[in-house]
Amino acid sequence: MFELFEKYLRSRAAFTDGEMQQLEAVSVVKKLRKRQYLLQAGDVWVYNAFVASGCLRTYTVDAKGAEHILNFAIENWWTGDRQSLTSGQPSRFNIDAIEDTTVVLIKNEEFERLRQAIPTLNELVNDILHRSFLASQIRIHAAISYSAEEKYRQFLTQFPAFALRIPQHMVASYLGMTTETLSRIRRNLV
Amino acid sequence: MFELFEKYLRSRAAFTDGEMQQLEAVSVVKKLRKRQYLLQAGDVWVYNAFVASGCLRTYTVDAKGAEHILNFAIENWWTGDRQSLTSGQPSRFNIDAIEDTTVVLIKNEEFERLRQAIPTLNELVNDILHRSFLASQIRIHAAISYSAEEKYRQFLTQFPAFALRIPQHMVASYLGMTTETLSRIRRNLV
DNA sequence: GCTTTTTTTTGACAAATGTCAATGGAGCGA
DNA sequence: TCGCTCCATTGACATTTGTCAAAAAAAAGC
Repeated sequence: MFELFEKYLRSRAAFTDGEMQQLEAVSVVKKLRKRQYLLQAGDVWVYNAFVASGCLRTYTVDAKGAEHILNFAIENWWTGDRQSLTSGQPSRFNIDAIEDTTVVLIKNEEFERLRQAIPTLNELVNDILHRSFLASQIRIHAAISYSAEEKYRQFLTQFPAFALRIPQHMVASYLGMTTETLSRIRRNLV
Repeated sequence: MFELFEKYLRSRAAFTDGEMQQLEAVSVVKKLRKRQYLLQAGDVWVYNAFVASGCLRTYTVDAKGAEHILNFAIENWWTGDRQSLTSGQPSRFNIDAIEDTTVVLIKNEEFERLRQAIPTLNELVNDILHRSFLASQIRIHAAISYSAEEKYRQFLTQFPAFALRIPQHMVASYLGMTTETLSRIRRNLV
């Protein structure tokens, strides 16, 4: 499964074969069955995780037991808890598999070493961070500006692929509404 | 006013005097009166902007004329529209001054040149992006998980300084609620 | 193929939040 | 100081969204 990671990396930047070998040397492939945890709240997250196949979600569970989904991650996305990663504090998030999933894990210590050694990798990571920030701004704008229906419409436009493979109640959670509200919105859509 | 920018930079990383001079050479200080625009929707944003003093807001105006505030920026924060900056597309945001404000502007072309030439600057920028992303995640979590009252409580905890200098109706807009709702929440707070 | 679990939908009702209109106060500028 | 604009608050009411319970539909497991 490292091949999928390599394919992604080469599509995003020009890595030398030597650099690629360095990356492979520190990569660990992990397979997750549906519902299996990649991270549980309370644990410290110490990896960089690339999704080679499948789908994951990052979420919290509140005092009433309700789940709130921060992010989805499908193939060619990265996931993890950067807050826990950089602070060393226990994570408040859970990450688990929505489908059977394969991830490539690199311990952050080794990842940061390679980031220093491989400028191309560092630039790629910074570009991903930049894009993640821009995506977050779009989501914040939707969250504070849109009605439930508008949020769902925007979600469909922005992530059409997600709507096909993610259960509705998880989409509702991601959008900050109940599954009943989303169901009613869908009924009234043109 | 460049001194405030210099003070900030030196507090965040070890710049040489030569590097600082390079930065000063491309910096332009701009003073804004209360209500004055730094950016108007439709224009392309081409700067990096550091707030030396005062307070700005970034917001959109929807079809009904309602304003939705994406961000506030006070002294020692950065502001601007990175989406417009990196895409070259017209901005969908307005940025204007909530108080009389002084900003330090650096044209992005020159800023990127210095970022290449000064590794310390590049690292600082990447660190800021990283922090901005983490802050965005916190805000998204609040937006999809919390009630209006919880959002306001978290805001007070996270940004106590903002509550003192920003009009309530703007705080409400930032939190994605109406000014009436925020007024009622405040009445019922312990 | 059958059973079980998960997911989605529906209805009745409750709660939260928004809308509109009006008021009073605070602060600003001439 | 006067007048004006902006801001915060309040009440009445409308709308949106959530809650709870149940059933139907779909998917998963054996």
